[in-house]
Amino acid sequence: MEKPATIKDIAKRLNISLSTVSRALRNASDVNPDTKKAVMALSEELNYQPNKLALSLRQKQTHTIGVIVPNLDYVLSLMVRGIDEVALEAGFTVMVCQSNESFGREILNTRRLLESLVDGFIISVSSESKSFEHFKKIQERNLPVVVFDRVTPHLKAPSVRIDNEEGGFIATEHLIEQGYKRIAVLAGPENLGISNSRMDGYLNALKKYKIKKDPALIVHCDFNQDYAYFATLELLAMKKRPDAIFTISDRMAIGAMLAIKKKGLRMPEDIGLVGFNNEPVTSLVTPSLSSIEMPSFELGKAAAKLFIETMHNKENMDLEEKVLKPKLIIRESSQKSPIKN
Amino acid sequence: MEKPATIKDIAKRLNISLSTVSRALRNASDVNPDTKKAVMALSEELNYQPNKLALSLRQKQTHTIGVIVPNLDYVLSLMVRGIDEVALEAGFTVMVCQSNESFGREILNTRRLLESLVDGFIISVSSESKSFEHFKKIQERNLPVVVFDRVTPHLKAPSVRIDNEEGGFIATEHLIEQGYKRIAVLAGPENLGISNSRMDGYLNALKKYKIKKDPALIVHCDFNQDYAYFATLELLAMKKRPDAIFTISDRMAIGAMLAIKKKGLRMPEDIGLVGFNNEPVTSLVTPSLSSIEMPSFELGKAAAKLFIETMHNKENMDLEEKVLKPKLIIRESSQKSPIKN
DNA sequence: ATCCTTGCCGGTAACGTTGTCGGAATGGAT
DNA sequence: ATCCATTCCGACAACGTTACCGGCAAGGAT
Repeated sequence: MEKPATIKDIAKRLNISLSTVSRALRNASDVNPDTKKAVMALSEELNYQPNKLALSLRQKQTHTIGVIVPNLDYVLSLMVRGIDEVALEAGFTVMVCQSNESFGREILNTRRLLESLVDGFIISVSSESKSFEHFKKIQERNLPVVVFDRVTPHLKAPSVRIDNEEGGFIATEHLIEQGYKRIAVLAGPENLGISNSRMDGYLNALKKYKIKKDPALIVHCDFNQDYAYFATLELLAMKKRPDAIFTISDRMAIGAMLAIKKKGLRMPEDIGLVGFNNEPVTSLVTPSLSSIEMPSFELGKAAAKLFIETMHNKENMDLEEKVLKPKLIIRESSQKSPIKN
Repeated sequence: MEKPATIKDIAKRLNISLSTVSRALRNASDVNPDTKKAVMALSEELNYQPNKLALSLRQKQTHTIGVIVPNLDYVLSLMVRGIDEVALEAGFTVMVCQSNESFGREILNTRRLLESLVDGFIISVSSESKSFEHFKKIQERNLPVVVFDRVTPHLKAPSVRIDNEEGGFIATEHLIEQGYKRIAVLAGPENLGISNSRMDGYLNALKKYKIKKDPALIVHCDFNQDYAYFATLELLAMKKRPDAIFTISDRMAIGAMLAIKKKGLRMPEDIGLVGFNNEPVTSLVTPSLSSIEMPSFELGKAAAKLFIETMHNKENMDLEEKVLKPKLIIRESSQKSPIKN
């Protein structure tokens, strides 16, 4: 009952060779049905489990995917669950590492996963990362890499993300339709792709409705509630203060909301507010927060599927780029007029 | 540049034997300083990384810890980060699996991790689990197991948790001190240990202040916002309705809060409310939610440390039981009178 | 009878590493 | 000159598995 049974044990007890047992346990071609049955029965009895280590060593595949995420907040942990789901189904195990938004940590994670001999990577990059050499090292080893959610043009790899530009656009358009005139945007770190895309969407919406862009209304700040709080206070202290704010994350929207309340302003009457991610908290705050919903779980699943495809095709696969659509969820914080239609 | 370098490559290029290279790379006793230097230099140049698979196979240790958690909500993902921190430091890799509060999934996770030949487990049990045979199988294989946060007396293993009874006690005592008279408790599933402990704390507080226990005020419901919402509606529909509610999680408190608002009651004037976990959302809702804070990150670290100790001692270690203290955070939802002292 | 196919099986090497053992060379002590 | 200890090194087996190759017997076709 102590040590797990091996092929050798089975062979010995059945007085046949290792090779035969090995064959019997797998494809079973080239092996007498009777011996096969005997092997199966005994392996059942001994509760035989093939040793993954030996297997991996032999066939140079660990059936493990390394997943690197900047954190495990609501959205990302949903995505990871999606990845997990599909990976498990396909016979893969996933190893999840958090970079904590730290560049150094991301490098370390990469190295560790590489040492663990994962078969490939599914990555969402940290907001702090400006260099991507550590990821290129992965590709030099010829391992498949898929990036998701936080993609970057500096890393040539198939990717899955949502249409951030579209998200920024519909959020802003919604605010314009509600009659807001001076719309500010609270963006994230300057080098973060998703932040810039969402901002591009914001700019596109302004352009479409012929509203002049005002640089003073575009604020970069850290992906963080407190920073957003102070940034909003500054916005509201302007001579011609904005009458609406689009933030590129719900967390930042919450910070903004606190600042707005602090100033004694009302939402949606004085200020309109739209966040991004549609985290559960959006419906818990007062007023409830309009936000952009994204199909996080699906996105995770898509990333894992793409990974598995990439893995099989390997060479001749053009860098596929899968884009999912976001959706506007209107709540109290931005709904000035009653819902039309 | 393609395949990673092996000991064999080094040996060949240096015209020495595998064994010598192996020794040179490690303890270095029994090897000429010169050859050692040469080996080191070449291994540096070839960027040699020992193959973990071969190593694990050889010495029957994967340096991997299997972590099973019911989910990755705010509290648990903090704990996992704590585990990660300590494990990494000690040279372990962690594999995190979510059971999604499902018994079947938990069994599957266990099996998969066992197949992956992890060196041991750090577990927080799913709320659905009533049988623990799958975990006992781990122990039969003589692998160390540590349970954390959600512990259960049915599993004999070293554990780390917070003092849930104390948490329930201080929450209830606080409500009593604020002058609330009919205090209800929204508990979780009946078989969930942490829920029952918190409820025991509640009962102890009643006893201390000579308040008679009223079974009608003790409600079990699922660990879930919606259930809590409906359960609260029922409580509030009673002839002699409670004037305070202690819920054993913040999520349930949010559900209760929505129900209280729905009924047009005010907090803290009409109803006092205290949650548990001190999630960030507590300070975002209106009114802000009093809650019991626990040292999640520290708890994770303690669990990993305990695991490593257990691993080394193995046999003669009495089942250590580490208990951390929770802390009451008072916010608007329960603060009737101004803060005393 | 001879030959060739087919069905079944075993031996061996290999994946990359470490541990054990034995042995060659050196040098100092007798 | 002989002996023994020391220093350094290589051969070999092993961890558990699979891939490749070759072989033996049975049986059908010639």
